[in-house]
Amino acid sequence: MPELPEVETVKQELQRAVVGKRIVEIKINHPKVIKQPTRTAFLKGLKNKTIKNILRKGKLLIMELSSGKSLTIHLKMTGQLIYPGCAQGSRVSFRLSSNKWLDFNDQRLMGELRLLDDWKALKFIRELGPEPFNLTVEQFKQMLMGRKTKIKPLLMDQTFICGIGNLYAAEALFRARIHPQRAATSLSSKQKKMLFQQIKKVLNKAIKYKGSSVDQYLQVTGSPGNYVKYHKVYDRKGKPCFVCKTPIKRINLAGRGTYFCPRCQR
DNA sequence: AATGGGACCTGCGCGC
DNA sequence: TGCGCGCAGGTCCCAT
Repeated sequence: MPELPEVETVKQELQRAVVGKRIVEIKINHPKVIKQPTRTAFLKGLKNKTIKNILRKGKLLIMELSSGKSLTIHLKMTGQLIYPGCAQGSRVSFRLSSNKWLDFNDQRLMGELRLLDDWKALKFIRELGPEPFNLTVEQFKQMLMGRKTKIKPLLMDQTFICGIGNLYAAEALFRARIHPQRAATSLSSKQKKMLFQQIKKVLNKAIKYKGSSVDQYLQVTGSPGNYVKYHKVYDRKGKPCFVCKTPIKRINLAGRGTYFCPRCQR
C-alpha cells in the first residue's frame, strides 16, 4: 500500500534514474490503467518527450514532460515503477533513450495513469489537504478543532492531510498512545502535539528506510523497502505489544482493518 | 458534517 | 486435499 514514504522513495529514485531521458517507445499491455486521454492520444502525447522533473503531491506522482504536459501516476494498492525493467508482465512500459524500460506493474489493476495539460487542475489535487511536512503544530491543532469524527479515518482523509494511509495512521497513533476511535476534537492539546510529532517522525523514518514492503510495494530498483521491521502494530493482530505485552487488537474502523494496543492507546 | 456502504481489482489464506 | 469465500486498501461515489 504505497503511502507518502513509499511514493516519496519512488520519486527520489526516479529523479536519479530517468530525469533527462526521452521516451522513445510505449507498450500498453493493459489499457485499463490509462484513465486519460484516449489510448491514441496517450501514445502520441508521450512519444519522443523528455522527462523534465518528478514531483509528488500526497500519494500522487507527477512526471513533467518537455511538451509542458505531465504524466501522473497513482500506484493505489499494488502499483510498482521499476527501472530498469523488462517490459514483461507489466501493465505499461516505457522504453527510454537509455534503451532501458521503465515498467509500470500493477497486480490489482487499480493504479491510474493520466496524461494531462495541467496536473494542478485535477480534482484530486485541488482538494488535497496540506503535506504533513508543510504544517506547524499550531496549524495541525487548529485543523482538529471541532472535528467530531474519529481520529484515524480523519488522518487517512486526503482532503484533511495528505499522504497518510492505513499503515502509517496506525503506527503514528500507537506511538502517540491515542486510541484510533477517539473523536479528533476530544484530544488534549498535549496529545495533538504528540500525534503531530509522531506522524512526522514515522513518515521521516519510513522514508529513510525506503518504505514498507507489505504486499506488493518495491523500490524502483526492485528491492523491498526496509521499514517493516519498525512496525509496532500494523499486521500484528494477537501478537504482544512491544511496550506492555498485551495482544494487539484488530478492529474494523470505517471499513479498514485497524490495529492498536488496547492498553497503551487511550 | 459525519457515517456507512459498495465498487473497483486479484491473489492469498483461511475454514470447512 | 480441494474448493469457495472473505479479505487486503486508496479513492470515488451514493445514500442516509
